[in-house]
Amino acid sequence: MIDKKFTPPKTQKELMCRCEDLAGKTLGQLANELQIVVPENLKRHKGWVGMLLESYLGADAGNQAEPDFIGLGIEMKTMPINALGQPKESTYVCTVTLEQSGELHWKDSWIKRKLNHVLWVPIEAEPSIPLAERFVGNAWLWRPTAEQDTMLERDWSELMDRVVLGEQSEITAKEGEYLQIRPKAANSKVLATGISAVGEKEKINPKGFYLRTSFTRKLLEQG
DNA sequence: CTATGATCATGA
DNA sequence: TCATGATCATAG
Repeated sequence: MIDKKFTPPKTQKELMCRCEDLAGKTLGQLANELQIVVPENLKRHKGWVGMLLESYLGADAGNQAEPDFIGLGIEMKTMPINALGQPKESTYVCTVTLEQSGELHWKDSWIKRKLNHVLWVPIEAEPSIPLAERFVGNAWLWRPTAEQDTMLERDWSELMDRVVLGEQSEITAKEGEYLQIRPKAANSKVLATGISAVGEKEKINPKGFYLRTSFTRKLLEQG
């Protein structure tokens, strides 16, 4: 979908310079620079904005399970902003896997590593604004504060307790104050291997960890 | 299938 | 109205 790319930034400073460069530009302008066609809407291009920004900033992780900027250890996330200036959607972080059942400690978890250092890029996401006319905001780097880390760890521990007990298929998005578990798949028929309550392998719909907007809203206010 | 990137669409 | 559950595209 997106061919042209910028070279990976070598330093954090270089990355932030590029962020300053794109702040105030529209998605249409960025697409032009990269010679990319802007889709009519996001219905069939849900990851388009994220891919566009990654190309522009020179993310080099591709679809590897690594931070977007491998050399810098930084993960990039777009933050869709509604007309009220608040996050419009929750933020997907990573999938819930069996391996994580073995990662009994928060500090060793995949999600903790992913959230260790995040580049948040706010972007207008009001449906009434044509995609090409939506503005990119000021990006900022974030590391969880001790308090934020504790909040996430609390949710993660409660959720993972249930995953370990084989209750992953019963977990709903209603659980977790800031971190939730929701389906993450092409559709509800996709099956992955999980562990049932009696400890046997079973096929379940894959799920992922998401940060609620109540959490990312705080980041935006403090960012 | 899994990973990446997320937003859509409907029920409560 | 809005969060939950479902879904879309692409590469390997």
